Amino acid sequence: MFRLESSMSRQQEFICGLSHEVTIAVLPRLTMDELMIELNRRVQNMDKENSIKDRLINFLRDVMLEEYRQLERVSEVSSPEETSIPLRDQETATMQENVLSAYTETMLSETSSPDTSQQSSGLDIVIKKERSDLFVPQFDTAPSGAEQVQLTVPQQDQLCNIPSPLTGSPTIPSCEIPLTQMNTITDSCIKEEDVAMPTEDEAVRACHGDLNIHTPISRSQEPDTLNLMNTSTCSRTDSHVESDTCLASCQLPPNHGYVHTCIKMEYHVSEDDQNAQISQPSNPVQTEHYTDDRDTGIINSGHEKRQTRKDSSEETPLAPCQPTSNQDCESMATLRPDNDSQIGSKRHMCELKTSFVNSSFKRRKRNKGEKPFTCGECGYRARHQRRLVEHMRTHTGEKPFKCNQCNYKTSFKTNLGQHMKRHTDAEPYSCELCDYQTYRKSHIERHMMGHSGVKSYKCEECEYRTADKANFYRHSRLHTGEKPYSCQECDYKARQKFNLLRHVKRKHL
DNA sequence: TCCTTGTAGGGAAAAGCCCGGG
DNA sequence: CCCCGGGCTTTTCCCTACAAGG
Repeated sequence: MFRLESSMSRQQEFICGLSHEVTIAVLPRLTMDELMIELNRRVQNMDKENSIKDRLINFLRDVMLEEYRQLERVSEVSSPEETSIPLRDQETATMQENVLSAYTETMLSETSSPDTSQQSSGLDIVIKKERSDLFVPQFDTAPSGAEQVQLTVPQQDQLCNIPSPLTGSPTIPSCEIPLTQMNTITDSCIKEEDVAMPTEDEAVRACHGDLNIHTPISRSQEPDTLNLMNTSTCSRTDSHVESDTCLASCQLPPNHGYVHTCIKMEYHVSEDDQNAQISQPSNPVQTEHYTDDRDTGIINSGHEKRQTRKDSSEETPLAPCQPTSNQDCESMATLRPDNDSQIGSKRHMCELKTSFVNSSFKRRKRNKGEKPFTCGECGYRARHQRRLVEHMRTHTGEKPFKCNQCNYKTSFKTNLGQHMKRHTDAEPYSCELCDYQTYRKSHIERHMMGHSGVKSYKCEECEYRTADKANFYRHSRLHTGEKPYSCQECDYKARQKFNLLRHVKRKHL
Protein backbone atom coordinates (compact mmCIF):
# COMPACT_ATOMS: atom_id res chain seq x y z
CA MET A 1 0.00 0.00 0.00
CA PHE A 2 1.38 3.34 -0.90
CA ARG A 3 0.25 6.71 -1.96
CA LEU A 4 1.58 8.76 -4.78
CA GLU A 5 3.09 12.06 -3.94
CA SER A 6 0.57 14.80 -3.75
CA SER A 7 2.80 17.51 -5.17
CA MET A 8 1.87 16.54 -8.67
CA SER A 9 -1.36 17.18 -10.35
CA ARG A 10 -3.58 14.25 -9.98
CA GLN A 11 -3.56 13.08 -13.53
CA GLN A 12 0.22 13.28 -13.54
CA GLU A 13 0.32 11.39 -10.34
CA PHE A 14 -1.46 8.63 -12.00
CA ILE A 15 0.24 8.59 -15.33
CA CYS A 16 3.78 9.22 -14.24
CA GLY A 17 5.42 6.12 -13.09
CA LEU A 18 3.28 3.94 -15.24
CA SER A 19 4.80 2.30 -18.21
CA HIS A 20 4.14 3.30 -21.74
CA GLU A 21 1.78 0.42 -22.23
CA VAL A 22 -0.26 1.10 -19.18
CA THR A 23 -0.25 4.79 -19.86
CA ILE A 24 -1.73 4.25 -23.26
CA ALA A 25 -4.41 2.13 -21.75
CA VAL A 26 -5.16 4.67 -19.10
CA LEU A 27 -5.34 7.67 -21.37
CA PRO A 28 -8.82 6.93 -22.67
CA ARG A 29 -10.06 7.19 -19.12
CA LEU A 30 -8.91 10.73 -18.69
CA THR A 31 -10.96 13.79 -19.39
CA MET A 32 -10.14 15.99 -22.32
CA ASP A 33 -8.50 18.55 -20.08
CA GLU A 34 -6.37 15.95 -18.43
CA LEU A 35 -5.39 14.56 -21.78
CA MET A 36 -4.31 17.98 -22.97
CA ILE A 37 -2.23 18.55 -19.90
CA GLU A 38 -0.50 15.22 -20.32
CA LEU A 39 0.07 15.91 -23.98
CA ASN A 40 1.58 19.32 -23.25
CA ARG A 41 3.80 17.86 -20.63
CA ARG A 42 5.22 15.32 -23.01
CA VAL A 43 5.64 17.82 -25.81
CA GLN A 44 7.50 20.09 -23.45
CA ASN A 45 9.80 17.25 -22.58
CA MET A 46 10.52 16.60 -26.21
CA ASP A 47 11.21 20.26 -26.86
CA LYS A 48 13.46 20.33 -23.87
CA GLU A 49 15.43 17.41 -25.18
CA ASN A 50 15.91 18.95 -28.57
CA SER A 51 16.89 22.23 -27.05
CA ILE A 52 19.50 20.66 -24.81
CA LYS A 53 20.87 18.62 -27.62
CA ASP A 54 21.14 21.61 -29.91
CA ARG A 55 22.92 23.62 -27.28
CA LEU A 56 25.43 20.88 -26.66
CA ILE A 57 26.02 20.42 -30.36
CA ASN A 58 26.59 24.10 -30.84
CA PHE A 59 28.95 24.25 -27.94
CA LEU A 60 30.95 21.28 -29.15
CA ARG A 61 31.12 22.79 -32.58
CA ASP A 62 32.59 25.95 -31.10
CA VAL A 63 35.10 23.94 -29.12
CA MET A 64 36.21 22.03 -32.19
CA LEU A 65 36.49 25.24 -34.15
CA GLU A 66 38.65 26.71 -31.46
CA GLU A 67 40.84 23.64 -31.49
CA TYR A 68 41.26 23.94 -35.20
CA ARG A 69 42.26 27.58 -34.89
CA GLN A 70 44.79 26.68 -32.27
CA LEU A 71 46.32 24.09 -34.51
CA GLU A 72 46.63 26.65 -37.22
CA ARG A 73 48.31 29.01 -34.83
CA VAL A 74 50.69 26.30 -33.69
CA SER A 75 51.77 25.64 -37.21
CA GLU A 76 52.55 29.32 -37.64
CA VAL A 77 54.60 29.68 -34.50
CA SER A 78 58.31 29.04 -35.00
CA SER A 79 59.05 27.62 -31.56
CA PRO A 80 55.93 25.83 -30.47
CA GLU A 81 57.60 24.23 -27.48
CA GLU A 82 57.96 27.57 -25.78
CA THR A 83 54.73 29.26 -26.66
CA SER A 84 51.92 27.21 -27.96
CA ILE A 85 51.95 24.21 -25.75
CA PRO A 86 51.48 26.00 -22.44
CA LEU A 87 48.88 28.12 -24.11
CA ARG A 88 47.14 25.10 -25.43
CA ASP A 89 47.20 23.39 -22.10
CA GLN A 90 45.70 26.39 -20.50
CA GLU A 91 43.10 26.84 -23.18
CA THR A 92 42.30 23.19 -23.21
CA ALA A 93 41.74 23.29 -19.50
CA THR A 94 39.58 26.33 -19.96
CA MET A 95 37.59 24.60 -22.64
CA GLN A 96 37.16 21.54 -20.53
CA GLU A 97 35.94 23.73 -17.77
CA ASN A 98 33.55 25.36 -20.17
CA VAL A 99 32.30 22.06 -21.36
CA LEU A 100 31.73 20.84 -17.85
CA SER A 101 30.06 24.01 -16.75
CA ALA A 102 27.93 24.11 -19.85
CA TYR A 103 26.92 20.53 -19.36
CA THR A 104 26.23 21.08 -15.71
CA GLU A 105 24.25 24.16 -16.51
CA THR A 106 22.34 22.30 -19.11
CA MET A 107 21.54 19.44 -16.84
CA LEU A 108 20.59 21.70 -13.99
CA SER A 109 18.35 23.80 -16.13
CA GLU A 110 16.86 20.63 -17.40
CA THR A 111 16.28 18.98 -14.09
CA SER A 112 15.71 21.88 -11.78
CA SER A 113 12.65 23.07 -13.51
CA PRO A 114 10.11 23.96 -10.91
CA ASP A 115 7.51 22.41 -13.12
CA THR A 116 6.76 19.17 -11.45
CA SER A 117 5.48 17.82 -14.67
CA GLN A 118 9.07 17.36 -15.70
CA GLN A 119 9.96 15.27 -12.79
CA SER A 120 8.91 11.85 -13.61
CA SER A 121 8.95 11.81 -17.29
CA GLY A 122 12.35 10.25 -17.35
CA LEU A 123 12.63 10.84 -21.03
CA ASP A 124 16.04 12.41 -20.67
CA ILE A 125 17.30 9.50 -18.69
CA VAL A 126 15.85 7.15 -21.16
CA ILE A 127 17.76 8.64 -23.99
CA LYS A 128 21.03 8.68 -22.15
CA LYS A 129 20.75 5.07 -21.24
CA GLU A 130 19.85 4.17 -24.76
CA ARG A 131 23.09 5.59 -25.95
CA SER A 132 25.27 3.99 -23.40
CA ASP A 133 23.75 0.56 -23.19
CA LEU A 134 22.61 -0.18 -26.65
CA PHE A 135 24.77 -3.20 -27.11
CA VAL A 136 25.32 -5.48 -24.20
CA PRO A 137 26.99 -8.60 -25.47
CA GLN A 138 27.54 -10.06 -22.05
CA PHE A 139 23.91 -10.90 -21.93
CA ASP A 140 24.40 -13.41 -24.64
CA THR A 141 25.94 -15.76 -22.18
CA ALA A 142 24.89 -17.51 -19.08
CA PRO A 143 21.26 -17.97 -19.75
CA SER A 144 19.52 -18.89 -16.64
CA GLY A 145 16.34 -20.59 -15.88
CA ALA A 146 13.44 -18.35 -15.43
CA GLU A 147 12.72 -19.90 -12.12
CA GLN A 148 15.93 -18.51 -10.76
CA VAL A 149 14.71 -14.99 -10.76
CA GLN A 150 14.28 -13.60 -7.32
CA LEU A 151 11.12 -11.70 -6.85
CA THR A 152 10.93 -9.37 -3.94
CA VAL A 153 8.39 -6.99 -2.69
CA PRO A 154 9.39 -3.38 -3.21
CA GLN A 155 9.53 -1.05 -0.31
CA GLN A 156 6.98 1.62 -0.15
CA ASP A 157 9.48 4.42 -0.42
CA GLN A 158 11.02 2.80 -3.43
CA LEU A 159 7.86 2.71 -5.35
CA CYS A 160 7.10 6.33 -5.57
CA ASN A 161 10.33 8.08 -4.86
CA ILE A 162 10.64 10.61 -7.59
CA PRO A 163 14.19 11.87 -7.67
CA SER A 164 15.05 15.33 -6.61
CA PRO A 165 16.15 17.30 -9.61
CA LEU A 166 19.15 18.75 -7.86
CA THR A 167 20.43 15.55 -6.42
CA GLY A 168 21.18 14.24 -9.81
CA SER A 169 19.61 11.85 -12.17
CA PRO A 170 18.52 8.56 -10.84
CA THR A 171 21.08 5.93 -11.34
CA ILE A 172 20.12 3.02 -13.43
CA PRO A 173 21.12 -0.25 -11.93
CA SER A 174 23.70 -2.19 -13.77
CA CYS A 175 22.25 -4.97 -15.80
CA GLU A 176 23.78 -8.15 -14.55
CA ILE A 177 20.88 -10.31 -15.41
CA PRO A 178 21.40 -12.83 -18.16
CA LEU A 179 19.50 -12.41 -21.33
CA THR A 180 16.94 -15.07 -20.85
CA GLN A 181 16.28 -13.90 -17.39
CA MET A 182 15.78 -10.41 -18.62
CA ASN A 183 13.43 -11.58 -21.26
CA THR A 184 11.62 -13.47 -18.67
CA ILE A 185 11.16 -10.48 -16.51
CA THR A 186 10.12 -8.39 -19.41
CA ASP A 187 7.51 -10.81 -20.49
CA SER A 188 6.28 -11.18 -17.02
CA CYS A 189 5.91 -7.52 -16.66
CA ILE A 190 4.21 -7.07 -19.95
CA LYS A 191 1.70 -9.58 -18.91
CA GLU A 192 1.44 -8.11 -15.51
CA GLU A 193 0.70 -4.80 -17.06
CA ASP A 194 -2.45 -6.19 -18.40
CA VAL A 195 -3.44 -7.50 -15.08
CA ALA A 196 -2.37 -4.40 -13.32
CA MET A 197 -4.56 -2.18 -15.39
CA PRO A 198 -6.53 -0.09 -13.00
CA THR A 199 -10.15 -0.55 -12.69
CA GLU A 200 -12.39 2.31 -13.57
CA ASP A 201 -12.84 3.01 -9.94
CA GLU A 202 -9.14 3.09 -9.41
CA ALA A 203 -8.68 5.37 -12.34
CA VAL A 204 -11.29 7.73 -11.10
CA ARG A 205 -9.89 7.68 -7.62
CA ALA A 206 -6.43 8.18 -9.01
CA CYS A 207 -7.53 11.15 -11.02
CA HIS A 208 -8.91 12.58 -7.86
CA GLY A 209 -5.72 12.10 -5.97
CA ASP A 210 -6.97 9.22 -3.99
CA LEU A 211 -5.21 6.31 -5.50
CA ASN A 212 -4.13 3.59 -3.22
CA ILE A 213 -2.51 0.99 -5.32
CA HIS A 214 -2.92 -2.14 -3.40
CA THR A 215 -1.77 -4.88 -5.63
CA PRO A 216 1.39 -6.54 -4.46
CA ILE A 217 2.46 -6.66 -8.06
CA SER A 218 2.39 -2.99 -8.20
CA ARG A 219 1.86 -1.31 -11.47
CA SER A 220 4.55 1.07 -10.48
CA GLN A 221 6.94 -1.80 -10.80
CA GLU A 222 6.22 -2.20 -14.41
CA PRO A 223 8.24 0.69 -15.70
CA ASP A 224 11.22 -0.66 -13.91
CA THR A 225 11.35 -3.94 -15.58
CA LEU A 226 10.15 -2.64 -18.85
CA ASN A 227 12.64 0.11 -18.92
CA LEU A 228 15.56 -1.86 -17.81
CA MET A 229 14.88 -5.23 -19.16
CA ASN A 230 13.07 -4.75 -22.37
CA THR A 231 15.39 -6.35 -24.81
CA SER A 232 15.16 -6.96 -28.44
CA THR A 233 16.97 -9.97 -29.62
CA CYS A 234 18.06 -9.71 -33.16
CA SER A 235 19.43 -12.83 -34.60
CA ARG A 236 19.60 -14.63 -37.79
CA THR A 237 16.78 -16.77 -36.78
CA ASP A 238 14.53 -14.05 -35.62
CA SER A 239 12.13 -12.74 -38.09
CA HIS A 240 11.44 -9.45 -36.57
CA VAL A 241 12.99 -6.38 -37.97
CA GLU A 242 15.95 -5.21 -36.03
CA SER A 243 15.34 -1.96 -34.38
CA ASP A 244 17.00 1.13 -35.69
CA THR A 245 18.84 1.62 -32.50
CA CYS A 246 20.03 -1.91 -32.53
CA LEU A 247 21.23 -1.69 -36.08
CA ALA A 248 22.75 1.65 -35.53
CA SER A 249 24.78 0.39 -32.65
CA CYS A 250 25.83 -2.79 -34.30
CA GLN A 251 29.23 -2.64 -35.82
CA LEU A 252 28.99 -5.95 -37.50
CA PRO A 253 28.10 -6.35 -41.13
CA PRO A 254 24.53 -7.07 -42.11
CA ASN A 255 23.40 -10.64 -41.74
CA HIS A 256 26.24 -11.28 -39.40
CA GLY A 257 24.32 -13.91 -37.59
CA TYR A 258 25.24 -12.71 -34.16
CA VAL A 259 22.69 -11.96 -31.58
CA HIS A 260 21.96 -8.37 -30.83
CA THR A 261 21.03 -7.66 -27.31
CA CYS A 262 19.70 -4.19 -27.19
CA ILE A 263 18.33 -2.43 -24.22
CA LYS A 264 15.44 -0.47 -25.51
CA MET A 265 14.78 2.31 -23.07
CA GLU A 266 11.59 3.45 -24.51
CA TYR A 267 9.59 3.76 -21.36
CA HIS A 268 9.71 6.04 -18.45
CA VAL A 269 12.46 5.69 -15.95
CA SER A 270 12.08 7.25 -12.63
CA GLU A 271 13.73 6.44 -9.40
CA ASP A 272 10.87 4.42 -8.23
CA ASP A 273 11.18 2.53 -11.43
CA GLN A 274 14.73 1.71 -10.74
CA ASN A 275 14.24 0.63 -7.25
CA ALA A 276 11.09 -1.23 -7.71
CA GLN A 277 11.19 -4.94 -8.08
CA ILE A 278 8.72 -7.47 -9.05
CA SER A 279 6.85 -9.08 -6.30
CA GLN A 280 4.92 -12.18 -6.01
CA PRO A 281 1.65 -11.96 -4.31
CA SER A 282 2.47 -12.51 -0.74
CA ASN A 283 -0.88 -12.35 0.79
CA PRO A 284 -2.40 -15.77 0.61
CA VAL A 285 -5.84 -14.33 0.94
CA GLN A 286 -5.34 -12.55 -2.28
CA THR A 287 -4.75 -15.64 -4.26
CA GLU A 288 -8.39 -16.19 -4.64
CA HIS A 289 -8.61 -12.82 -6.26
CA TYR A 290 -5.93 -13.62 -8.73
CA THR A 291 -6.45 -15.23 -12.00
CA ASP A 292 -4.19 -16.85 -14.45
CA ASP A 293 -5.62 -15.60 -17.64
CA ARG A 294 -2.27 -14.92 -19.15
CA ASP A 295 -3.77 -14.51 -22.55
CA THR A 296 -6.07 -11.68 -21.91
CA GLY A 297 -4.18 -10.36 -19.01
CA ILE A 298 -7.11 -8.36 -17.89
CA ILE A 299 -9.80 -10.19 -16.22
CA ASN A 300 -13.45 -9.87 -16.64
CA SER A 301 -16.25 -12.04 -15.69
CA GLY A 302 -16.65 -13.45 -19.14
CA HIS A 303 -13.44 -15.39 -18.87
CA GLU A 304 -14.11 -17.38 -15.83
CA LYS A 305 -14.47 -20.55 -17.78
CA ARG A 306 -11.08 -20.20 -19.35
CA GLN A 307 -9.66 -19.18 -16.09
CA THR A 308 -10.68 -22.48 -14.64
CA ARG A 309 -9.03 -24.33 -17.45
CA LYS A 310 -5.83 -22.37 -17.04
CA ASP A 311 -5.80 -22.86 -13.36
CA SER A 312 -5.96 -26.54 -13.81
CA SER A 313 -3.01 -26.33 -16.10
CA GLU A 314 -1.10 -24.58 -13.42
CA GLU A 315 -0.75 -27.87 -11.69
CA THR A 316 1.25 -29.10 -14.61
CA PRO A 317 2.89 -26.03 -15.85
CA LEU A 318 5.34 -27.75 -18.11
CA ALA A 319 4.51 -28.38 -21.67
CA PRO A 320 3.66 -31.98 -22.18
CA CYS A 321 6.82 -33.67 -23.24
CA GLN A 322 6.61 -34.79 -26.76
CA PRO A 323 7.45 -38.38 -27.43
CA THR A 324 10.35 -38.06 -25.39
CA SER A 325 13.26 -38.95 -23.39
CA ASN A 326 14.28 -37.86 -19.99
CA GLN A 327 16.62 -35.50 -21.62
CA ASP A 328 13.72 -33.90 -23.34
CA CYS A 329 11.91 -33.51 -20.14
CA GLU A 330 14.90 -31.87 -18.56
CA SER A 331 15.12 -29.50 -21.41
CA MET A 332 11.49 -28.88 -21.27
CA ALA A 333 11.92 -27.74 -17.76
CA THR A 334 13.01 -24.48 -19.23
CA LEU A 335 10.12 -24.26 -21.59
CA ARG A 336 7.55 -22.90 -19.33
CA PRO A 337 6.22 -19.56 -20.34
CA ASP A 338 8.23 -16.92 -18.65
CA ASN A 339 5.29 -15.32 -17.04
CA ASP A 340 4.35 -18.53 -15.39
CA SER A 341 7.63 -18.93 -13.78
CA GLN A 342 8.03 -15.43 -12.67
CA ILE A 343 5.03 -13.93 -11.21
CA GLY A 344 3.41 -16.96 -9.87
CA SER A 345 0.29 -18.67 -10.82
CA LYS A 346 -2.17 -16.22 -9.47
CA ARG A 347 -2.79 -12.75 -10.62
CA HIS A 348 -4.53 -9.87 -9.13
CA MET A 349 -8.04 -9.64 -10.42
CA CYS A 350 -9.08 -6.23 -11.49
CA GLU A 351 -12.77 -6.04 -11.86
CA LEU A 352 -13.03 -4.07 -15.01
CA LYS A 353 -16.55 -3.10 -15.81
CA THR A 354 -15.82 -2.60 -19.45
CA SER A 355 -14.03 -4.68 -21.99
CA PHE A 356 -12.75 -1.72 -23.93
CA VAL A 357 -9.26 -1.78 -22.54
CA ASN A 358 -9.33 -5.53 -22.47
CA SER A 359 -9.93 -5.92 -26.18
CA SER A 360 -7.50 -3.23 -27.14
CA PHE A 361 -4.82 -4.80 -25.02
CA LYS A 362 -5.35 -8.20 -26.49
CA ARG A 363 -5.29 -6.82 -29.98
CA ARG A 364 -2.09 -4.98 -29.31
CA LYS A 365 -0.48 -7.99 -27.71
CA ARG A 366 -1.23 -10.08 -30.74
CA ASN A 367 0.05 -7.51 -33.13
CA LYS A 368 3.15 -6.97 -31.11
CA GLY A 369 4.27 -10.50 -31.78
CA GLU A 370 5.29 -11.34 -28.29
CA LYS A 371 7.35 -14.45 -27.86
CA PRO A 372 6.87 -15.59 -24.32
CA PHE A 373 8.44 -19.01 -24.65
CA THR A 374 12.18 -18.91 -24.20
CA CYS A 375 14.69 -21.67 -24.79
CA GLY A 376 16.93 -22.07 -21.81
CA GLU A 377 19.70 -23.40 -24.00
CA CYS A 378 20.16 -20.71 -26.57
CA GLY A 379 17.72 -17.95 -25.83
CA TYR A 380 15.52 -18.68 -28.80
CA ARG A 381 12.12 -17.23 -28.27
CA ALA A 382 8.91 -18.56 -29.67
CA ARG A 383 5.43 -17.19 -29.85
CA HIS A 384 3.86 -20.56 -29.35
CA GLN A 385 4.83 -23.41 -27.16
CA ARG A 386 4.80 -25.90 -29.99
CA ARG A 387 7.47 -23.91 -31.77
CA LEU A 388 9.66 -24.16 -28.75
CA VAL A 389 9.00 -27.87 -28.47
CA GLU A 390 10.16 -28.23 -32.05
CA HIS A 391 13.13 -26.05 -31.44
CA MET A 392 14.24 -28.06 -28.44
CA ARG A 393 14.77 -31.04 -30.70
CA THR A 394 17.70 -29.22 -32.20
CA HIS A 395 19.32 -29.38 -28.78
CA THR A 396 18.30 -32.88 -27.87
CA GLY A 397 19.10 -34.30 -31.28
CA GLU A 398 15.80 -36.05 -31.37
CA LYS A 399 14.77 -36.92 -34.91
CA PRO A 400 11.43 -38.61 -34.74
CA PHE A 401 10.53 -38.23 -38.39
CA LYS A 402 11.97 -40.92 -40.62
CA CYS A 403 11.85 -41.47 -44.33
CA ASN A 404 10.44 -44.85 -45.26
CA GLN A 405 12.48 -44.97 -48.43
CA CYS A 406 15.92 -44.10 -47.13
CA ASN A 407 17.72 -43.54 -43.86
CA TYR A 408 16.89 -39.91 -43.65
CA LYS A 409 15.76 -38.67 -40.26
CA THR A 410 14.85 -35.22 -39.22
CA SER A 411 13.72 -33.23 -36.25
CA PHE A 412 11.10 -31.38 -38.22
CA LYS A 413 8.18 -32.96 -39.86
CA THR A 414 8.15 -30.23 -42.42
CA ASN A 415 11.61 -31.21 -43.55
CA LEU A 416 10.55 -34.78 -44.03
CA GLY A 417 7.90 -33.59 -46.44
CA GLN A 418 10.51 -31.62 -48.28
CA HIS A 419 12.80 -34.59 -48.33
CA MET A 420 10.10 -36.90 -49.69
CA LYS A 421 9.92 -34.80 -52.81
CA ARG A 422 13.30 -36.19 -53.68
CA HIS A 423 11.76 -39.58 -54.06
CA THR A 424 9.29 -38.40 -56.59
CA ASP A 425 9.97 -37.49 -60.17
CA ALA A 426 7.94 -34.36 -59.96
CA GLU A 427 9.94 -31.28 -60.69
CA PRO A 428 7.38 -28.57 -61.02
CA TYR A 429 9.82 -25.72 -61.39
CA SER A 430 11.51 -25.35 -64.74
CA CYS A 431 13.68 -22.68 -66.27
CA GLU A 432 12.39 -20.96 -69.37
CA LEU A 433 15.89 -20.19 -70.54
CA CYS A 434 17.40 -23.63 -70.26
CA ASP A 435 16.46 -27.20 -69.43
CA TYR A 436 16.94 -26.86 -65.74
CA GLN A 437 14.20 -28.32 -63.59
CA THR A 438 13.88 -28.68 -59.86
CA TYR A 439 11.41 -29.50 -57.19
CA ARG A 440 12.41 -26.56 -55.07
CA LYS A 441 11.25 -23.07 -55.58
CA SER A 442 14.30 -21.66 -53.89
CA HIS A 443 16.50 -23.53 -56.31
CA ILE A 444 14.81 -22.22 -59.39
CA GLU A 445 15.07 -18.74 -57.94
CA ARG A 446 18.74 -19.19 -57.34
CA HIS A 447 19.12 -20.61 -60.81
CA MET A 448 17.37 -17.65 -62.36
CA MET A 449 19.68 -15.36 -60.48
CA GLY A 450 22.48 -16.99 -62.40
CA HIS A 451 20.78 -16.13 -65.66
CA SER A 452 20.19 -12.57 -64.60
CA GLY A 453 23.89 -11.99 -64.12
CA VAL A 454 23.28 -10.09 -60.92
CA LYS A 455 26.18 -10.62 -58.56
CA SER A 456 25.39 -8.86 -55.39
CA TYR A 457 28.31 -10.15 -53.33
CA LYS A 458 31.47 -8.24 -54.03
CA CYS A 459 34.87 -8.93 -52.55
CA GLU A 460 36.50 -5.88 -51.05
CA GLU A 461 39.97 -7.28 -51.57
CA CYS A 462 39.67 -7.97 -55.27
CA GLU A 463 37.26 -7.69 -58.14
CA TYR A 464 35.56 -10.97 -57.48
CA ARG A 465 31.82 -10.91 -57.59
CA THR A 466 29.27 -13.63 -57.14
CA ALA A 467 25.59 -14.11 -56.71
CA ASP A 468 26.05 -16.88 -54.19
CA LYS A 469 26.81 -16.14 -50.58
CA ALA A 470 28.42 -19.51 -50.02
CA ASN A 471 30.75 -18.83 -52.91
CA PHE A 472 31.56 -15.50 -51.40
CA TYR A 473 32.56 -17.03 -48.09
CA ARG A 474 34.58 -19.62 -49.85
CA HIS A 475 36.35 -17.00 -51.89
CA SER A 476 37.14 -14.93 -48.83
CA ARG A 477 39.43 -17.71 -47.64
CA LEU A 478 41.77 -16.79 -50.44
CA HIS A 479 42.48 -13.50 -48.75
CA THR A 480 42.62 -14.79 -45.22
CA GLY A 481 44.93 -17.62 -46.21
CA GLU A 482 42.78 -20.01 -44.26
CA LYS A 483 43.24 -23.66 -45.14
CA PRO A 484 41.16 -25.50 -42.61
CA TYR A 485 41.37 -28.94 -44.19
CA SER A 486 44.60 -30.77 -43.38
CA CYS A 487 45.83 -34.10 -44.63
CA GLN A 488 46.72 -36.51 -41.84
CA GLU A 489 49.22 -38.32 -44.01
CA CYS A 490 51.25 -35.37 -45.20
CA ASP A 491 51.52 -31.64 -44.86
CA TYR A 492 48.94 -30.92 -47.51
CA LYS A 493 46.30 -28.38 -46.59
CA ALA A 494 43.33 -27.33 -48.58
CA ARG A 495 40.86 -24.53 -48.47
CA GLN A 496 38.06 -26.77 -49.56
CA LYS A 497 37.10 -30.08 -48.14
CA PHE A 498 36.57 -31.60 -51.53
CA ASN A 499 40.12 -30.72 -52.53
CA LEU A 500 41.45 -32.56 -49.49
CA LEU A 501 39.33 -35.60 -50.18
CA ARG A 502 40.55 -35.70 -53.74
CA HIS A 503 44.11 -35.31 -52.58
CA VAL A 504 43.79 -38.21 -50.15
CA LYS A 505 42.14 -40.35 -52.75
CA ARG A 506 44.88 -39.75 -55.27
CA LYS A 507 47.92 -39.72 -53.03
CA HIS A 508 47.22 -41.95 -50.12
CA LEU A 509 44.73 -44.54 -51.27
C1' DT B 1 48.17 -31.83 -60.65
C1' DC B 2 46.40 -28.28 -58.01
C1' DC B 3 43.43 -24.57 -57.30
C1' DT B 4 39.51 -21.62 -57.97
C1' DT B 5 34.98 -20.89 -59.41
C1' DG B 6 30.18 -21.72 -60.82
C1' DT B 7 26.33 -24.42 -60.21
C1' DA B 8 23.17 -27.33 -58.12
C1' DG B 9 21.33 -30.70 -54.49
C1' DG B 10 19.79 -31.02 -50.20
C1' DG B 11 19.55 -30.56 -44.94
C1' DA B 12 18.27 -27.63 -41.08
C1' DA B 13 15.64 -24.38 -38.90
C1' DA B 14 12.25 -21.00 -38.43
C1' DA B 15 8.09 -18.54 -39.54
C1' DG B 16 3.59 -17.83 -41.82
C1' DC B 17 -1.00 -19.22 -42.84
C1' DC B 18 -5.20 -21.76 -42.27
C1' DC B 19 -8.41 -24.43 -39.75
C1' DG B 20 -10.85 -26.84 -36.17
C1' DG B 21 -11.67 -27.70 -31.30
C1' DG B 22 -12.28 -26.13 -26.65
C1' DC C 1 -15.04 -14.50 -30.07
C1' DC C 2 -10.63 -15.93 -28.75
C1' DC C 3 -6.76 -18.92 -27.98
C1' DC C 4 -4.25 -22.91 -28.90
C1' DG C 5 -2.50 -26.62 -31.35
C1' DG C 6 -2.03 -29.22 -35.62
C1' DG C 7 -1.10 -29.40 -40.41
C1' DC C 8 0.94 -27.59 -44.19
C1' DT C 9 3.64 -24.34 -46.89
C1' DT C 10 7.22 -21.10 -47.47
C1' DT C 11 11.50 -19.03 -46.67
C1' DT C 12 16.20 -18.61 -45.55
C1' DC C 13 20.70 -20.12 -44.52
C1' DC C 14 24.19 -23.13 -45.08
C1' DC C 15 27.08 -27.09 -46.44
C1' DT C 16 28.50 -30.01 -49.84
C1' DA C 17 29.42 -32.31 -54.30
C1' DC C 18 30.88 -31.89 -58.71
C1' DA C 19 32.35 -30.14 -63.12
C1' DA C 20 34.92 -26.81 -65.73
C1' DG C 21 38.72 -24.11 -66.59
C1' DG C 22 43.20 -21.77 -65.70
